[in-house]
Amino acid sequence: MQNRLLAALPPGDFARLSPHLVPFELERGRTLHEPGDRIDHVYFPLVGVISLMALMENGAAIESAMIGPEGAVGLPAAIRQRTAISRAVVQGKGRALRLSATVLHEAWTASPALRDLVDAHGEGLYANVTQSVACNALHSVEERFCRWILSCHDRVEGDTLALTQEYLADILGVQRTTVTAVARSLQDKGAIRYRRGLVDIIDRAVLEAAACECYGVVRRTYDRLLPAAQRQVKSETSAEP
Amino acid sequence: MQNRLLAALPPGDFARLSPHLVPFELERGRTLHEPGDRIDHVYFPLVGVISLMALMENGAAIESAMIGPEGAVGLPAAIRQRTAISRAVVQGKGRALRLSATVLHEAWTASPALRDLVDAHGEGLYANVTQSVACNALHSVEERFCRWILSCHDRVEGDTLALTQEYLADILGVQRTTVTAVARSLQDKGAIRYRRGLVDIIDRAVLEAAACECYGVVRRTYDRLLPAAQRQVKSETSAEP
DNA sequence: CTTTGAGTGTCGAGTCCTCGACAGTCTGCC
DNA sequence: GGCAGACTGTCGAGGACTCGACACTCAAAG
Repeated sequence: MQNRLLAALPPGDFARLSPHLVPFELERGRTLHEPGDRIDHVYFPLVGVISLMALMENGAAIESAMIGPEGAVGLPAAIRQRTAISRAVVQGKGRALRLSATVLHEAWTASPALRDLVDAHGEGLYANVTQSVACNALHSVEERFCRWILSCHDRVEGDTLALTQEYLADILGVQRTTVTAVARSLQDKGAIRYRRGLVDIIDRAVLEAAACECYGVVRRTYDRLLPAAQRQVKSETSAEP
Repeated sequence: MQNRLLAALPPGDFARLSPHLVPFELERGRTLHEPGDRIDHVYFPLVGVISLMALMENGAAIESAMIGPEGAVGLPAAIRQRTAISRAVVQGKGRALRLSATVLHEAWTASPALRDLVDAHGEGLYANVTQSVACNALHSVEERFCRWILSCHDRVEGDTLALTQEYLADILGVQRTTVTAVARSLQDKGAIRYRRGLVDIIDRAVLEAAACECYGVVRRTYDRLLPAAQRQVKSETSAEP
């Protein structure tokens, strides 16, 4: 069990949910829901990243939050029927478990532990988005680039991310040429290697030094609100060994 | 009753809350809570604005959301004991009703209508913050300035806002000199008049034209999620007469 | 093996905003 | 009345990012 929320459920509560959890392949670029869609399914990533994108009237889309194995997409539908606020897009290949919103709602009604988890997840997500408001206003593209790469790295397997500069430019809400310049600069510093749609993380310490505080703040918020993950595959270099 | 949430409560539910609602003067600049504080009181503005500020490690503070008579500060404490995520600062003189978090929690337990309202408010606030993530990344200072002035105007009495350019620069996360330039430009267009800590709204239509879409998006989101206000003092010019 | 298209590198003019500095002006307080 | 402090106006150099353009390279499909 690799999803932090599901792992935190008491065995009995999980057992009742378990038969309804459907394995779901996360395919890069797939849209799970659009703003205004009724949320019929909730996705618990096991590995991989789903981006919640805010859409502007001119068609621009920018990431408001990233959700990986520490959370779930559409979770507020546990509380009551709900329409999506953001577009949810799969960022890269991965695996998730899918659950019908109605089943989830019934489980939520029955399980205090699940109610607590849904609440904690909502608070964490809110804190995350709040941080991004400030981040987008105050921090440079390079800082935000590093924050994003690190957050993504935490949520996937391996040290290679499949993403183009064009895509990253969208996510960050900047021009592609700016991303190119930043990527080049970080490559020169030995932090990453960029090769045609793939980013290799070479040196996390360099990335952490170049990232804004937002990376650590959000990560620690989730650690505070949600039960610890079984095993931390990657750790902040500043943390205890 | 001028608070939209309280006004939406069924009479019986409100009656049970009513004896515990304490009138509270909103004094400009007063801090209601800091991040990490336990939320002991919830504030329902009747008139006036409270800013939720995200704090950075270097001391910078930038607004993540504005709360007025359409909402409440600290409302999630209704669900369970909670620590504040943002700093809550009174933006300008006004009035509110204050409620103990424990009383609110008991009422929340007893009243399905209140639970729905808390949930709807949370969703609206989340949507608001999400919009601001995109806004801060994609929109010019002038657009954001106008959005902010309009949002504020909706939530106070009269057409004059008490705020300095320095304060506004903080809120928006930009330099004061930039605010000065933008204010000057809008004054030249006849949208506002700026005089030493006071902004007169002269022509809302001009402001709405110069504001980014975020103003209308957030406003309509609240209208969709919360029961209509009794009387709309100020309306979007694009709305029906 | 060749073609096509996606992805990247680069250039340069232009704009928006920063950042520090300083002068001027209004308000409230003594 | 006059002083102190808060607030606003202005200047200018510089940096970060935009925006359009184009050439190049790699990978996959035929």
